Parts: sequence; C-alpha cells; structure tokens
Amino acid sequence: MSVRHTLLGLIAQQPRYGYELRAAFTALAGGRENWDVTPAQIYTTLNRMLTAGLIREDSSPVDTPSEKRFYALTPAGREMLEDWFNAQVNSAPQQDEFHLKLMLARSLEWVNLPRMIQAQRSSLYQELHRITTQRQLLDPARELAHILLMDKAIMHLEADLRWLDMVEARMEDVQKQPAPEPELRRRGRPSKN
Amino acid sequence: MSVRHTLLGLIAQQPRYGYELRAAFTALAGGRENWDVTPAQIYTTLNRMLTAGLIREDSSPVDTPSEKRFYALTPAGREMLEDWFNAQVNSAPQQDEFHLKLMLARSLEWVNLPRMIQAQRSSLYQELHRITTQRQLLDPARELAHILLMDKAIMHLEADLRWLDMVEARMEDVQKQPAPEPELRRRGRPSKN
DNA sequence: GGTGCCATGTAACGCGTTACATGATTAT
DNA sequence: ATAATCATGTAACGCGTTACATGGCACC
Repeated sequence: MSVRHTLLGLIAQQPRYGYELRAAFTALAGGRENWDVTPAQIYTTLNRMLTAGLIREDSSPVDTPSEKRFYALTPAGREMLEDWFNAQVNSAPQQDEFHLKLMLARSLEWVNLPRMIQAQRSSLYQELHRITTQRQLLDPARELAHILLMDKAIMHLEADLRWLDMVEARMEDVQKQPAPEPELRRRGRPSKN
Repeated sequence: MSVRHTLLGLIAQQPRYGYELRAAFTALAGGRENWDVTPAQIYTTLNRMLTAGLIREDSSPVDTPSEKRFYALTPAGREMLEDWFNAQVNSAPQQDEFHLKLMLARSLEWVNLPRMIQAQRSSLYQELHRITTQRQLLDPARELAHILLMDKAIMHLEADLRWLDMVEARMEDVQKQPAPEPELRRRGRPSKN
C-alpha cells in the first residue's frame, strides 16, 4: 500500500539503494518494533517498481565501487508520487478484531465475557504505559517524528479505553440482545422453516 | 486475519453455509460499506479451513435439497477458536499512511504542507459527520453492535482531529527539523564522504 | 579470528482483491 | 419476462511474511 509510495518519496529526495531505503523507511515509520519492513519486501518491491517503470537503476556515485544498486525516479514514478500527495488518505474501515470477538462471545456460552473485557483493558493499559514511558525518553528536538507518532498511538489507546468502559456499561443490554442474524429468503424446497 | 476466526465462531453457533456466513459476518463487522468480505474470499477461506481440518462438511439439514454446503467445526477448529478467545488482541502497530506523507512532505519542496494538512482535516471532518449522522438512524434496541462500532470510529476520528491540531501547532518545529536520516557506516572504497 | 553489521537477493506460502463464470429461485 | 437475490465457485494477480542463502567489510 503505502510502502511503494514512501519508497518513491525517499528516492525522490536523492537516488538510494535498498539497504539504505530500509533504514530510512524504518526511521520515518516509527522504528522496527512498530513497522518492520523486511529486506525481502524491500527488494521485491523495488523490483516490482522497476518492472512497472516507476524507478530506474541509477549509475552509482563515483565513490561507490559496486554492490550497492542505486535507484532514481522515472517521470512515471514522479507522477505517481505527486498523485499520492494530491489524494487524501481514505480513512481505513473499522476492521476491529476485538469487536468481532466481543460480538461472537455473547452468543457462545462457554466464553467468559467480563473476563475477556478485563483482559483487553489491562492489555491496553500495559501498552499505554509502555508507549508513554518510551515517549519520555525521546528528544523532542531530534526525534519529533517519532514523538508525533507515539502521541497519536497514545490518543488512540485512550480512546480505546474509554470505548471499553462504554461497552462494559452497556454489557447487560449487549447480552440481552440477540446476535444480529440477517434473514435470507429461503430457497430450494423448504420444510418446517 | 480475523476472518478465519470469525467464521469459526459463526460456525460454532450452528452449522452454516458460505452465503449465510458472508451475511452473518457482514452483520457483525458493521455492514458492507465498512468491511466487505467478497464471495471469493469466503469460499476460498472455507476451502482452506477444510483442508486444514478446522471444519468438516456437514450433512445438510433434512429440509434443504442440496446446493447449500453446510460446514461444522471439527475438534481442531473448536480448539483454535478457544485459543483465539483466550489470546488478547495484540494492538496493531501504528502503520499510519498520513504520518508517512507528512514526514516525507517536509523534505520535498514542491509539496504544499499546510494545504495537505487542511485537506486531511476536512476529510476527517466529513467522515466524522457522515458516521455521526448515520449513527443517529440506528435503533439502539436492535443494532447495538453496529452502534458500538460507530462510537469507536467516532472516538478515533476525534482523536485524529486533535492530533492534527497538535501537529499543526508544531509545524514550524517540524519544518525546521531535518528529516531523520539514519547513519550507516560506509563500506567499499569511500571517497569524499 | 570471530561477531556484527552492510548488502542483496530467491522460494514458498498465506491472505486478500478483481474479474470472470454459472445457474437456480423469487418477486414484480 | 426480467430483475434481484440466492448460491457457489475459479483464475490471476498483488502484497506481505518466513525461511533460506550468500558474501564483504569493520571492529575488537
């Protein structure tokens, strides 16, 4: 998705090679713990971009003997990059794994719903604590990018916690309510149904 | 990733067939606009689960002539489902496309940064308005699941907007700061560098 | 001389998407 | 009749992950 575009952006700054791109990407994206782009992905993606005509192999700067393979933008690549900047980010659909678990859990008797919610809550708290702590260690003057990313993560975690409180408050309603079963028109030869 | 598990959960409630599973999944996951699981994905996933021994083809209930292919859980499937419920949801890494755009934009002169932020803000506002409006139309007595999901989306959008304000407030700092370039030890035969 | 980082890949697999394809039944 | 919905798939492709594979250079 955005890996391609980010690589384009990094190459637009200056011709670059794979290993360097991985490091630069990781630096932008919040560290290896947050978003690990593996060498395999970097090199296969670069080859696909090469095939697609978005980048071309650039003659290495004079000082580098070989082995490093530098890439530069082609006009097509530059155009795709501009298109990316001009498009707004379409907000990702709310594909929430925990919500699915929650909705399923209320119809399966053997799942301990309150326990599940509590587990999720403590997991969120842990994560919040971890990030907040780590954030303190960053230097605002040098690692602003990373800080901004963590601030966003913190805000989202806080939202998740408030949401969990809300869910718990409505738990009784949730359990009373039947799971939403969409009704389909029956086909074939129906009997008792 | 959670599609498999959700299908397992739905099949655990009662034996089901593909088309029905798609409808049930969509109902749980917040409607087709939010999470569209295509027939292709349903049927290929069911086949994979079949191959993996998580489900088995169940003899159709007496009333259905044929064509519908019902599936039921195997012990292995049941076990995987229980494991899923016992594991806590590992919070997805903050893979933020807009953040990447932002970080790249400050080092590319031809990108209008303030304009980009404003575009993103209005996009978020639109989405917030859309969801809030749609939320009002839902019946709290019957569509609680969907409402909860939208409440979460709303909270996240509000967080995103507050975050954008924060970013904008620090814009000058952001631009003043050089893009974080990780330094690699040079190799080969270095010249001027 | 070994550990660790620099540097580049290939192969197999899993999941998801798009496009294509088919046919039965139900409501108008 | 015909449109919509029910019902099930296949094929090709894109992206990402894991595992495997290789080799050079620098530092201690």
